[in-house]
Formats: sequence, C-alpha cells, structure tokens
Amino acid sequence: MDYLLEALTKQLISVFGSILSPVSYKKGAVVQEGNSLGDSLFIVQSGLLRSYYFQNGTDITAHFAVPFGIVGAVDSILKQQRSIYWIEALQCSEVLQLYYGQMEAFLEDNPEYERVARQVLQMLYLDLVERFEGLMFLNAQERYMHFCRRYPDLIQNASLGHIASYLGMTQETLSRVRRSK
Amino acid sequence: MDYLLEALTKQLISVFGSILSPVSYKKGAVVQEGNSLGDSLFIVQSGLLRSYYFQNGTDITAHFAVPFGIVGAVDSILKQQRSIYWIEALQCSEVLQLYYGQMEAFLEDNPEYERVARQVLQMLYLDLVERFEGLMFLNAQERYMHFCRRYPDLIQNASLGHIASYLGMTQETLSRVRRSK
DNA sequence: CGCCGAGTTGAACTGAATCAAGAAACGTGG
DNA sequence: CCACGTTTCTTGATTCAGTTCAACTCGGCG
Repeated sequence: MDYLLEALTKQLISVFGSILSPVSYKKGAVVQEGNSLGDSLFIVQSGLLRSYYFQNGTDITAHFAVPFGIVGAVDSILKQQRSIYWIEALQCSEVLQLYYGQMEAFLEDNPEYERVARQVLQMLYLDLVERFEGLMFLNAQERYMHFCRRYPDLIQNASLGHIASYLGMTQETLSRVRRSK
Repeated sequence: MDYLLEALTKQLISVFGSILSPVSYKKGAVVQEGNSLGDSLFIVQSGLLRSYYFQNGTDITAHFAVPFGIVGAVDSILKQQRSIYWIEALQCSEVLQLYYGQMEAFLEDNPEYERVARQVLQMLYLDLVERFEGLMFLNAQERYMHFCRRYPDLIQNASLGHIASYLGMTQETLSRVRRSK
C-alpha cells in the first residue's frame, strides 16, 4: 500500500516539480492556520505533520502526514471555502509546497497530467474508506493495532491525545488499550 | 449540495453521452454481482439502487443511489480487483451504464474531460467525509435525522435494515430511534 | 524545588449491541 | 378473497465497550 503512495508521490514531484517550493518547519510550527483559505498541499519529504480541527472545543486529528505523504486543507480546496483544518509540524520537517491555484493553472495547460491529480484523490478516497470501515467494524483495540501496523513510526512521535482523536476514542481509552497489550 | 450533484451528473452525461448505454432494471434485480470485476458506473435516471457488501455474514449497505446519483463498485475500479460490492435495484430503475474501460480510453483521447472525472471523485470523497464525521461525532438519533434530511425519499423506499446498516447501527436501534421521534 | 503538561488509573454511568420473542406487513397460491 | 408462510419491524431485558469525571503519577525544565 505504501509503496504505491511512494510511487505516486514521486510522480507528483516529477510532474509538478516546476511549481513546488521547498519549505522547512521546526517542531511545533503552524504550517497553515485554520479558519482561512487553505491554498496549498504539502508533500512531506522528512519529518511529521498533522492536520486537525476543533469539534465542540476539542482538538481532533484529521490526518498524519509522514514522508511521502500529503497533507492539505482538503475542504478548502475542494469546496472553495475557509478551512476548518489547522496544519502543524509535530517534528522538524521538510515539505514541498504546492499552491493549488498554480496546480489548476498548470493542469489547464497540460491536461495530460490530470490523471496524476486524479490518482492522488483516489488515494485519499481509498484511505478514507479504510478509516470509515475501521470506525464501523473495529473496536478500540483493533483500531489501534491497525494503526500501529500502518504507522509504526508515529507511535513514538505523536502524542497519546493526537492518536486517540485520530482513531475516534478518548485518550483514556487509548491508554487502557496500550496497557492491555 | 444536491443541485451540485445534479449539475455534475448532467455534465457527465453530456460529456460521456456517446459511451453511455441506457438500461432498465426491475425491482429486486441484481445490477452487478459481487465478487467479480465491477467494470461499470451507473448513473441513475429514475428509481433507486443500492450497493452493499457482507461483513461477517451480515449485509451492509454501502451506498444508496437516487436519481442523478452514481453507483459503482468503486473498489474494483480503483484497485483493479474483484469487488466486494453487490449492486441491486430497490425499485424499478432506469440507469445509464458507463463502462470504466471505455471511459479510460475516452479520457486518453480527450484529456480535457479528465476534470469532470476528477469532480465526480471529489464528490464521492466529500460525501464520505461527511459520513465519516457522522460516525465520529453523532449518535444514532442524530445520524438518522441527518439521513432523513439528506434522503427524504428513501425513508419510504428503503427497508429499515438497509438504512440501519448504512448508518452504522442495528435495525433494533433504528426502530427505537424512529419511535422516539 | 515546585510547577506543568502528558499519561495513567479508578469508579460510575450510558448509548447501543445482543438475544429473544412477538406483531405487522406482504405476496403467493389455492 | 382468504390462508399461509416468510420477511420485516417492534418491543423488552440484559450486557458491555467506551465515555466521563476525578484523582493521581511521572518526567522534564524553568
């Protein structure tokens, strides 16, 4: 699954190379403010980012982005509205910033690359299907085990609370799950 | 939200018109067998279809497709593998069948229409985000109320069990939710 | 040192699942 | 048109996973 992501990301970099800007963030930095127009996607080269939003005042992790991963305010980009998502660097990170407007313009001129954009979206979609089914059919422990297999590196680098909200459980529950296995 | 879907579907019909085949199904008909290569998308013109799959022997509704909606074995199409989804007509229905292979070939020749395909995928994605967040943050009653607002016609045409599994609850729970409000 | 955020642990509570039994609705054939 | 069996829906009693709330531990770091 992840080699697929890697291949796709490399393709993305080679196709959009001319409009990508490398940026570095240090640990804790805000990459993109919420409640604003999120105009970029970020392709992670090293480090770790997280997107999150607030639901009744509590911080909910929407997505973790590890190397070769992509993160962005998808709602803002797809719906042309202010984003609910904040993006922050959980570790010192290097990313390639891709302005969505520039990408659109580029694709306008080079529609033969639309396919790559579509594949990125397909990947996002399939990812979400997996998370959705996890919520539907797996209990807290199973979701966590699945997460550990999928993102082994995150277990040390993301905090309990961040992971718990990503998995749709309280941090107390995740803490108990961890102890019990 | 739904006028957007309607606009997109009309665009889809006008762009791919030459490779769409009208087909009719009577109530209860199997539109596409599961466990096979699902090679088509279906654009609903009238009636009601449902896609579903089996999870530990129980029938889970993945998607309802009302007029202007689209249904297909997305897993099969995106991952090139046998589909877990079955598609059936819940009412006598008229659809436009779009063979995915033909669509790919068509897009190969006319990449300027890739954008339309991407928009369809975006819509599927945003739909799924909404369902995901519903599962995360809403209780059984809230999910059902949301469903009623979104698909008012389905309440009479789909069975309790079909709706319950779509919403991620048992049919007993849905029955109680209905009584209580 | 003492504070502060992050994680742990405990006890009580709760929404929904499960299991089991009936009631209603439905269609099919006599 | 009724009788029958099947499927769909309802209702009740019980159980359980996970939440909530509250207190406590631990490990830095000023």
